[in-house]
Amino acid sequence: MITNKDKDKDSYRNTKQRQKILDVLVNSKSHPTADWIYRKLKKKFRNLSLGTVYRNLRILKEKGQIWELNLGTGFSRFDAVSHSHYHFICSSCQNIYDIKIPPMKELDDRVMQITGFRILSHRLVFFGLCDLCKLKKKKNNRNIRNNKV
Amino acid sequence: MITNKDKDKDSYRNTKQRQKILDVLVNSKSHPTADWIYRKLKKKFRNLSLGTVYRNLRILKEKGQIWELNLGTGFSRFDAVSHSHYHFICSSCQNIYDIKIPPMKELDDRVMQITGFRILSHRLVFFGLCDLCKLKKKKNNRNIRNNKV
DNA sequence: ATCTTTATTAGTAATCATTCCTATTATTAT
DNA sequence: ATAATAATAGGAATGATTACTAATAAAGAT
Repeated sequence: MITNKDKDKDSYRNTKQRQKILDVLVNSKSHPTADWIYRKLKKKFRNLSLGTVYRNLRILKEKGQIWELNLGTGFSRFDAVSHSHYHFICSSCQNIYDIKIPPMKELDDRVMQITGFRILSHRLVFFGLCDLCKLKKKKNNRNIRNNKV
Repeated sequence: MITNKDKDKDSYRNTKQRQKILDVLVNSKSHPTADWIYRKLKKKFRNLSLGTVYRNLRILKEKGQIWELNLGTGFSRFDAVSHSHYHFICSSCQNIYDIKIPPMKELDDRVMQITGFRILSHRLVFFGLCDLCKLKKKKNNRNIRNNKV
C-alpha cells in the first residue's frame, strides 16, 4: 500500500554520495545512465555501491531535482533539472540533445480545460536524424544507388 | 554491427500470431503491456509463447504500426498507431489517457529550423492528477488537516 | 498442387537493469 | 556527546526482455 509517507518524505540526509551524484548530473550534458554515473564516481569513491546510485537517483527524482528519461532502450537516462527544456533523440545513433525552446505552459492549460485533470507538467521529445546521421544516410543511399552495398 | 538489412527489413510474413497481437492493440484503449497481451491471447492460442509477443511487438513497432510507451515504470506499454494523439499519465494511479488535441506539426518545423536536424515526429506526454486522484488527494488533505491520519 | 526457401514459432535458458535485504555506518537533532 | 534513524556497501533476488534452437508454416516458384 502506498501511503503519504512513501510519496512525500520529510527528512532527507545530505550524504556525500548523494551530493556527488547530483554533481555529476548538474555538470553533465550527456544525460548519463545509472551505470555510467556509478563507474565515474567509483574511481574516487572506492567503495561506492551501484545500489546507492540507484537509490539516490530515485530520491533526487522524488525531490524534483532530476528527471528520468525513458526512451525504450531498456534503461533510463537522467538529467538535472536546471532550466526546463525539451529533448531530441536521434533514431539512428540514439544520442540525446537538449532543445532550447521556451517551455509552453499554455499547453498544460489547454489540456487542463479539455480534460478537467490537474496538469502539472509535460514532457516533449522529438525524434529524427541528427546532423551526423543525416549525412551518413545520404552517403549510404548514394552507395545503394551505385550498387556499392 | 548494424547494417541496413537489420534496420529496414523487406519481407515480413503475415502470421496469425502477429495479426492477433495487432488486433488486441487496435481494439484496446488501455495501452496494454506485453504480458497483458500474452495472457489475453493465451486463452485461445493455447501454445502462444511470450517471446513471440515480444518479437512481434518489436516488429510491429519497426513497421510503424504501433508505438512503445515508456513511463519509467520498468516495463513498456503499447499503443496502436491510429490517429496521432498525445498522452496523459496520472502521477498517482499511473493510468494513461489519450489526449485528443490535433498534432502540432509546426513544432517539428520549428525545431528543425533551430537545430538543423531532420525531425520526423514528436511525443508529448502530460503529467498530473486525473479526476479520481484529484478527489482522493482533496479528501486526504482534509483528513490530514483534521488529524484523522 | 507440390517444392523450396526462410521467416517465424514455441519453449526454455540467459541477460541485464533495477530493486530488495541486512548488518553496519554516518548524519542530524537534542 | 548521545540517541534515533536515514543511508550505505555488498550481495542476492526480481522481473522484463532477449537470445537460442529445432520444428513449423508463409509465400513465391515450378
